[in-house]
Amino acid sequence: MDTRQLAAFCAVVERRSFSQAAERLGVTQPAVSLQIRALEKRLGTQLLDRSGRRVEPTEAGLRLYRGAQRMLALENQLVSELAATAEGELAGDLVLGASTGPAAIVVPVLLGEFQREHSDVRVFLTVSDTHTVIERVADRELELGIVGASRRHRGVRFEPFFSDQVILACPPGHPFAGRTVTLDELREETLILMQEGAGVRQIVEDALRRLGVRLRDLDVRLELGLQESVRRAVEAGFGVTFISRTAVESELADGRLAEARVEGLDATREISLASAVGRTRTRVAESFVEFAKERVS
Amino acid sequence: MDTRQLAAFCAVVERRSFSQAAERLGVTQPAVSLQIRALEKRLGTQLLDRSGRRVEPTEAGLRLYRGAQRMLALENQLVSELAATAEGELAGDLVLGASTGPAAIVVPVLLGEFQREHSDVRVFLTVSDTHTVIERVADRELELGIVGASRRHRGVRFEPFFSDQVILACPPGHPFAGRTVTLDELREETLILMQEGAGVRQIVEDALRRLGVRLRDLDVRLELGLQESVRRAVEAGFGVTFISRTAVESELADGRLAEARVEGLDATREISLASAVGRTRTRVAESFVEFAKERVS
DNA sequence: GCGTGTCCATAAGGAAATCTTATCCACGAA
DNA sequence: TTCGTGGATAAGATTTCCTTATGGACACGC
Repeated sequence: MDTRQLAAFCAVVERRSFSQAAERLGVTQPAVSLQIRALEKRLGTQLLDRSGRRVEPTEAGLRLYRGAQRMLALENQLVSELAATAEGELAGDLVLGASTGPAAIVVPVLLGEFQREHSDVRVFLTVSDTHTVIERVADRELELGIVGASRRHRGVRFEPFFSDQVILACPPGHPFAGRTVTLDELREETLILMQEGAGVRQIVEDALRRLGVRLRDLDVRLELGLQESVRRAVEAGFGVTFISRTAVESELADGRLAEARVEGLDATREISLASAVGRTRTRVAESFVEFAKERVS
Repeated sequence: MDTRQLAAFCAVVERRSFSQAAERLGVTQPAVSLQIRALEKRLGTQLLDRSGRRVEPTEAGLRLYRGAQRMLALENQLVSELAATAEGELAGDLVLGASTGPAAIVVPVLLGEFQREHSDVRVFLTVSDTHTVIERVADRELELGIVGASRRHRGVRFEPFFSDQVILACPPGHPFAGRTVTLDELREETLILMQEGAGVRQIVEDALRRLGVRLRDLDVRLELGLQESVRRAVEAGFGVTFISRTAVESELADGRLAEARVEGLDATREISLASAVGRTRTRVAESFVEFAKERVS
């Protein structure tokens, strides 16, 4: 018996849908259909009732579901145990996600260096918005998530990863460069923003609100999507923007951008590591976390 | 993960040999070799040390062995449980062995009738000498064995199946037909025997020994291998033979053979059902046993 | 009633995995 | 040195698995 068939079966039972199970498993719907059919044939009994609006497990299906979960848990435990005791190099897959902010800051470099040190490790990073990353971590599709906002989620735990300071970036030689400006000065300047939903934008909104200011009180002329777009626009002289200091460190260093501060505005965010509650971390993931924490500190 | 790979691995660990594991699993040695290699690749660690005279599990291999046994036991339990609760027809494989005596008597008819009643059941019968059948039951290659001698074996339990009376068969019209003859009369007659090792021969030797007679004291002219050969020879008038009454019931009924008895000789044997100690019987096997017991009584 | 969308089953074809046969290599025993 | 045993590996065949495309059933909205 192939445990992949059991995993497919469990996904269908949990989602009550072949299509959604397929999506979760990263295969097509017919593949799941065929897997379940092979399983039903092998066990000689019908496991799912497809006659209704939703797929429902039969009584035999429920029994199998419980046993299958035990088998899959045992398999995971076995594989983890063996990976934990493996002599020599780390090997295996590191499957993680990051929201766009952290993904654009340090995650690629961290992953690249980690993979170079452990050449048998394969790294799979997906970049999505924070909400999607957290959902996929909860669904156990991703082992780790690196996000800039710690949303509350019952099935996900967050641990601090690193702090990210938000600065006001302006073109080199700009009147703001190297200074601390007042809010009144900021009101007279073209402000470029990231799209709604971007972590940095939220952080800035929160900090401004603490000063009794709303974004619409400022001269927001451009809303340019994500971090890379706004960085380029500022570099080209179209305005100023709030942005992660880490994300523009090299631009600051070689003078393509300059840094300013806003009087009374303290905008710092914590980047967190998300993982599914109760999930045993693989040795690969554990090593990466240690490695990464050492590097960002 | 495919539990067949785990089963192959466990067989190698137990047998300390790829070739013997292959034989036990009914595949070739390279198949086992490839399976183990796939498993080692998947788990990223060496599981077996092949450098010595015998294959030895590594430390990781021992850990896997223990976990794999748990997984395989869980799988078997799951499959049995589902088979036990299956609605509708019996389905699955019935894998059994019989020694030559019982195999020639009633087993084919029983299996044929059982299979006709349960068309989704596949029956696999192997016929060997008693010793081999019992060994293969102990090794769990056969779920059931039907044998005429209850050898002691630590890993096998025997339960009574049916009684088989041994008679003296002679050609129709023979002076012995329908009578009880003395040992002296028997000494003057050509006696045809089965080969050494045949169950009936052993039973007869034991019964004669209880009368103080040895086979070599009788006029053994022909030793003709197994049951079918001796039956034919007697039918053709070459002599008389000791044989299972059940095995020649139809010949007795239509007059192709006649039955006699030997004064003071009581030769009956018990046919037993053998199964591996502690092994949970599948629903198919359980049904067959009930069916068969009903038929032979 | 018709059109549209969703979902599962199935057919056909391609890819991957598994297995067998044949052969090679290493090792031990005679 | 020769022979036998046992595991690894190559090449080819077979089986299994998966994807793409499609059909049928059903629900919903117009």
